[in-house]
Amino acid sequence: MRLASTKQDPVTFLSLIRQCIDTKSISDIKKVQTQIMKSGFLLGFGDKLIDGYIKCGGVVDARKLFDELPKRHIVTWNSMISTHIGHKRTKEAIGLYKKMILEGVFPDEYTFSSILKGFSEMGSLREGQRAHGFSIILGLEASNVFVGSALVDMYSKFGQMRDAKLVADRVVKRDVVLFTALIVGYSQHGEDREALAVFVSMINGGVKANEYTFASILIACGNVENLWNGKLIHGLIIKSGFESVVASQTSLLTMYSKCGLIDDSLKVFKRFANPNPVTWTSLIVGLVQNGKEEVALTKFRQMTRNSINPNAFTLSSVLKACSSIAMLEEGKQIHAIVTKHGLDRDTYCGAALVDLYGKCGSTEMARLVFDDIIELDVVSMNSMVYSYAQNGLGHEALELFNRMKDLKLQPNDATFVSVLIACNNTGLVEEGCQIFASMKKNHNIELTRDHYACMVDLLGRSGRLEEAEALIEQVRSPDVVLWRSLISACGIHGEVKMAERIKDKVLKLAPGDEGTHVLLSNIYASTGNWSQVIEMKTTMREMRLKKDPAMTWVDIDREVHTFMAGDWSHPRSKEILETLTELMERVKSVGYVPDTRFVLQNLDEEKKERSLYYHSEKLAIAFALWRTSNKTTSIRIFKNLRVCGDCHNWIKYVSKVVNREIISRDSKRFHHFKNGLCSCGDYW
DNA sequence: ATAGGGTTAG
Repeated sequence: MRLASTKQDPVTFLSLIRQCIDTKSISDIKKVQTQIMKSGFLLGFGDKLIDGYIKCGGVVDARKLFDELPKRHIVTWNSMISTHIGHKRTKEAIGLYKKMILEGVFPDEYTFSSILKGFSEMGSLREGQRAHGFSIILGLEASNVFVGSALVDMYSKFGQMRDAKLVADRVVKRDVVLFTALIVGYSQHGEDREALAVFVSMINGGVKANEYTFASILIACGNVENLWNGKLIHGLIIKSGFESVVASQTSLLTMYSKCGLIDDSLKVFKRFANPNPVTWTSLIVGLVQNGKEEVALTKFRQMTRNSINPNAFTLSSVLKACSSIAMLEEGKQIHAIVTKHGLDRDTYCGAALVDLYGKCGSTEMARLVFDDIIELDVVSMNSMVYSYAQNGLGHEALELFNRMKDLKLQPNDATFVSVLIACNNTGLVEEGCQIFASMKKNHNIELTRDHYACMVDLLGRSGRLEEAEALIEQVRSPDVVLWRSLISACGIHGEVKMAERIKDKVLKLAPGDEGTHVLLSNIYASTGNWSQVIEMKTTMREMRLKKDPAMTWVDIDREVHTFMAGDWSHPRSKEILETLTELMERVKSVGYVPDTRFVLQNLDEEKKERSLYYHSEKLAIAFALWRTSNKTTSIRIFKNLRVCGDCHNWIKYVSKVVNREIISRDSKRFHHFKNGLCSCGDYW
């Protein structure tokens, strides 16, 4: 810019500054500033220059000049504060606010409407409350809706919904922004019904909803799976002409998938001409939450093919898809994409990766990722603790749990589930009991069914059956799962009488519970009480109860092979049988003895032995060994039920004779078989 | 001359 050197009158300066704002050039303003200073007019133009800097995005320069001025207009103070808030310079904004008060400049409605956000961002409720008090003294709290909604927003962010509501009720002229802030507050703190009530009262009060309101209220509908209202609001959106607004569309999509109507979500998605990363992510999340992990991954690939860049939200969700169906290979590929986007150390992606590796039995990988996470939080901690827990590394889990205290992270209910599982899987009975007792006393955690389930299992398996029973009695309405766990513990400790007593109790509660029948018939079978086995099985048949057939699957080269006991439908059955026969000879020669106690049918010994051979995990392992070379040092198998004692013993021997690691995930935990030993130490 | 609320996650 060429500066007019001849004319140096105020009118020229004003027009120069205006030009700078139009061209958004900070360096030009600096030149103008120098010019003005030379001519001695600075005092009169300070506010104007600052306004110029701010409008050009020069926060730092604005601040520099601001500090040099002896006096600034209240408008300038306000602009400075709001622009600092907008640039996430929260501390500086609060500093300016305090400075203005010290200098005797009273904050006004503009000041409060921007500074309050600063307090919620800093987490300083106290200071926010002080500012609130000040606004009441100045008569601004209820008379100005901007101040009112900023206060509502602040209290909402702090979860102080009672105060948010009190302020909202006092504001004289309530508008859509104020109501939306209140709706969001309620919905983000689990009070979605209250959010809906606010929405209704807003509409009844004649205030029209806009795209922001629609987006927020749909989240509330989705959270409580209130499809009826969700559909009503869908109608309202169409009527109000917000149909094509991306944010409300996205929330609509999420609402439908949270209500389980994934097809409707897909319909909404199809109407987007140019779906953005958020839209894609919402769809993918919906698919994952509705158990359609494979479709979610297909959509993810489609998204990247359309050169839409995934973000941390997208990646953590597809990682979750991989871990829920234990697709390690697929997950590793996504890990590479995560790295490519520089999100390895992100808290959410990190937690999802830890979870993935944990659920695939690789605690070492999980730990490597975990150690790289920049900002650990409760969830990422929980993921790592859970990885250790399910893989039977109880001491490591407890060590991390203790580290949470040092990091000042409050353990939540999920943390305790993981910790108790860790104790359970490692036989740390005393530690488990102590931690359980401390939950309510020291951590104020509400005990859930899951916590009780862990403890019943822990006590039961260690033989403290009466204590386990007493604990179940404490639960208000105990679930069959708790009783089943106790029955199974009775089986382990040969307490047939007690098992029968508990069974009668359960069947009074839930007469058709197939799990209980199966457990009892297994207990009878293991003690050779075949007449009782037949009786149980007859009852089951009469009641048309079916048990889940045992299944094992193995993922080789991204292809899943599923096996069931005695099922020879696999195209490679011949090879499987050959490998299995050869393996049997080799393990027997080093000491394996079939344990026919685990055959739950009354057959002669030879037939019993045969039936053991054909357990689904043995077939899967034989297949995996046949298909892979020695270079594949570890084999992963997955089971829907728990591993039986004979297979467990057999796999130990196999791991030794073939010198490979076999990792098995059953319905409860992982077993890492290596060199003739299992990571569970034979306690499971 | 300056101001307040919203879409996706582990």
